[in-house]
Amino acid sequence: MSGARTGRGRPPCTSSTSTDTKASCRATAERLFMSAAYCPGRTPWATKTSATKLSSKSTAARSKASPTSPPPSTARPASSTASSSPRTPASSSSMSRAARPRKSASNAITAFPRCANSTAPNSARPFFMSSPVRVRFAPSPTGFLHVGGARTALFNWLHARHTGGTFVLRIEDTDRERHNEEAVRAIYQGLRWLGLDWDEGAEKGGDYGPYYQSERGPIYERYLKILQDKGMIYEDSGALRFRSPRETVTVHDEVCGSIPFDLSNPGTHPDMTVRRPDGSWIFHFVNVVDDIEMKMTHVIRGEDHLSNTPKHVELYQAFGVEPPKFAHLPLILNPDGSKMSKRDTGASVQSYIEQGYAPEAVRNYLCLLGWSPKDNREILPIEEIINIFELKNINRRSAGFDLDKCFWMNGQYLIQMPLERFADLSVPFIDQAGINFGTREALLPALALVKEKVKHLTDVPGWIEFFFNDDYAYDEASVEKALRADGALERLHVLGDRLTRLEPWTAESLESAFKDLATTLGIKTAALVHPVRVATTGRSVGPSLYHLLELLGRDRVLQRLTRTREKFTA
RNA sequence: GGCGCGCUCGUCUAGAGGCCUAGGACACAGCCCUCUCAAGGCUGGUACACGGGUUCGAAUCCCGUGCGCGCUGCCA
Repeated sequence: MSGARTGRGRPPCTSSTSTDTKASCRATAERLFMSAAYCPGRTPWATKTSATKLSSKSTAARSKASPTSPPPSTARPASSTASSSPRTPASSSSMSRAARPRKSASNAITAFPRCANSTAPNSARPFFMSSPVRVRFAPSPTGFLHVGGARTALFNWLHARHTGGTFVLRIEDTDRERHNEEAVRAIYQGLRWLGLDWDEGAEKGGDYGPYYQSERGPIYERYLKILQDKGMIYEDSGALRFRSPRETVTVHDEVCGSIPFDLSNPGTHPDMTVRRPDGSWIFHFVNVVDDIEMKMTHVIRGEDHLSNTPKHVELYQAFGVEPPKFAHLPLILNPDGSKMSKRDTGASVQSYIEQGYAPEAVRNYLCLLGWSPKDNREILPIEEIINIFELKNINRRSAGFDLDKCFWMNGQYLIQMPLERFADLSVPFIDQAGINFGTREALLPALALVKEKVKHLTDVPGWIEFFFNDDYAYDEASVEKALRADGALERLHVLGDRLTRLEPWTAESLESAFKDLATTLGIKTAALVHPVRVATTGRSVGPSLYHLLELLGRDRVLQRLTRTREKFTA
């Protein structure tokens, strides 16, 4: 099998010319694309089947074929030679590179062997180098934004931002039936929440619209006609199918390397349907047409599409267009290893919004699913990630979604973010809880005290409520433990007396007062702290007591001590 | 079933033949700090799926096996 995998067995010598080859290729494709009249009998870059095509019964032969099938120049025969000949450092390193899957992948994708025959001038290179990146996120409006989709969008966005390219949002509602305004809004909301702004596309406009597939019917008709005129379409019980050329198609993938797919057997690879009898379109067809029409340079999508990609490549070839670069992302799995789907916890971006996550934390976490800065950093600003993000550093294995770590990261972000940002994120949750905090000026000091304790923004109202509500509830267990202990209420009385005369009213002097009194009474400071905390906040946990008392102010503190003693004395 | 992809602590990952008695992070456990809860600090346990091969040397390259996932639609 290895021998058939051109990316893995690629001899080192080809990589040195691949850039030029690709450049020529790109230039050629551009010209072909411009020329509507171009109608090749056989596309110039189609993988030459005589070299790599295997007989239809070759499935078995292929997997066991390594000793016989590889071309003479691949690494495997070379290694057998090497064992009987002296090795030089040079041959050693070049050989290992040829055999290294991940690294050879990034070299291999730039090689389109058939392009070597094209007549494009070598000067095409600068043209290719300057070709601006265009990527897209193309979700189907299912009613919500899935974290897997969000991660796909994120990686497209990162690639666009890293390269200075264009990020396009296209809605794949293949037909009117599938078009759902509300479902589409959920996608917009999720993307915007994550800060993934798109430069072009739905709700934004651009030169390649419309950006809803449901509105692109005439374009699909036009492309269908092209294939019909070439005799590549036939009718099957009212549906239209694309007649596969039945060749081996090699997919060049930035992440997965070069993978040959033998499509010669109609039994295992039936001709794909492109349009249903009712006139609606099939995903594979419109997806490719749109990517051509919208001039996408990279298709970055979930790995679940990897096996579909050779079909797509067939379409590109049928249209006489060079395929974009592909990058298939590993899937996101549930903790148990199953594929994350709609109903799973944490599957919807909406759930993170509702549970009080900071978008930058979720986005950072998502970046780490399948990509790594490789230097042990984990929490890093998005600007830095944009700076160092490379498709080739995406790994191939699926990643389990670790809600615990996402949770932890959220806490880290909340602690580290500026108070103003924290307030902006918190206010909706505070409002929702019905807490009337008055002015923002009054709110900020309270938030400052609890900020480092908050793990979810949904916790904020509970942490700060007692600041803004004198009629706070008492937690029964805390009362039992702290206030019903022997002498607790007495101590509150004595302390209240002290605090009446305390000057100045600051956290520092409060702390001194508590400690002095504790010494005087011959008790631990904690025997004062706990009852006071419960008395003034109703709870046994909270921010620093002294700071909390300072913020509350003398009058309210004394009122609360009195109120508490009266309530629980009886 | 066929085809494809993958497999390093429970989880996310670092790892490009010697730097690896495998590093970091989350989670977990213990200790420290401490007015509570957190945060923070320190310490600890836990991993190269298995078997062959290549090599002086393999987590790393090759082959096989196993397991997981994906695709195999007139879903996207």
